Amino acid sequence: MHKEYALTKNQQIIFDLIDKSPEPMKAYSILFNVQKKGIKAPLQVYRALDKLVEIGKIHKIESRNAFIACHNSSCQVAKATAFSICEICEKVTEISSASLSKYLANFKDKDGMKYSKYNLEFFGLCKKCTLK
Amino acid sequence: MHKEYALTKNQQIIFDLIDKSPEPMKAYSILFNVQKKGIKAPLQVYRALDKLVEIGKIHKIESRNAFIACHNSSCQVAKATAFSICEICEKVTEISSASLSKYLANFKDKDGMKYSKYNLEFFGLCKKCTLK
DNA sequence: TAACACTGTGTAATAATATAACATTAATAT
DNA sequence: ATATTAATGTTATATTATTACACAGTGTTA
Repeated sequence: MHKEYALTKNQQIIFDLIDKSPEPMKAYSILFNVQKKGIKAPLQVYRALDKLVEIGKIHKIESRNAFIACHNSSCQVAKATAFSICEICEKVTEISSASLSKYLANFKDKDGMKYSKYNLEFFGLCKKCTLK
Repeated sequence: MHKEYALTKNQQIIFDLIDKSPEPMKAYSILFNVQKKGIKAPLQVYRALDKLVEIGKIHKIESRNAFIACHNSSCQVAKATAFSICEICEKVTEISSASLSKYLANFKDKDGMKYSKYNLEFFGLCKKCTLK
């Protein structure tokens, strides 16, 4: 029962770019890449990014100020995200672990508060960089 | 067996300020507040912040670009942090839950990778804001 | 003690990230 | 049709963070 958003032109251009990128993209790098398509100003990029984040098509990697497409098909809204980040090569991978998301979704703090959203970033070395 | 760092003058001034603050502080707000003590430039602030984060005296709230003092006495190094953030009043609280930290410290991804550090930010409404 | 490495400082300039304000246009709903 | 909402285009500006360079203090060590 979930409304599929039709992306607007700017949103589609920017989503396509991020979706094709093998790594998280930063706002001004996005801007540079879409200028030939008529998107000229930072604000145009940020507005599209805000919307894409809101509807869960992309996620923001807060510690890197960068954006990646969501590859977790169950993600219709940006509310529960987890990533691993390699501290050497900066490779970022979205973690989709049922047990992790279940654990965090049900987590209550000392006061019994439950939280509607979370963002988790793990840092370490990816396989490639471990071998170096 | 843990080396207690003697903070340098700039580090101490900035740590004291953050430690007294009831809420996370942003770098340029810190700068403004310490200018009367002779710290004049952004870089002086950022250098102190970097070091304080590194030795675990403060943490960065990534989604807010702000810094709070660590009140979790077992935190000697910034490697495992968890916060709750109220989306209305922006109150931030460090979560110290043994079961949460144990769960995350032992979390392995699909490839069996373990991670040396993590940062977790929960979002929701604090008690006060829930009642409004 | 001189040479060195290491860490921190001071300063100026600039880069990188993000938003405010305002006018306009497109899409949707009643 | 018209009211409403969402998205766009543009300029300017605010906010966050780093580069580059000169220098000072401390501890080592040769």
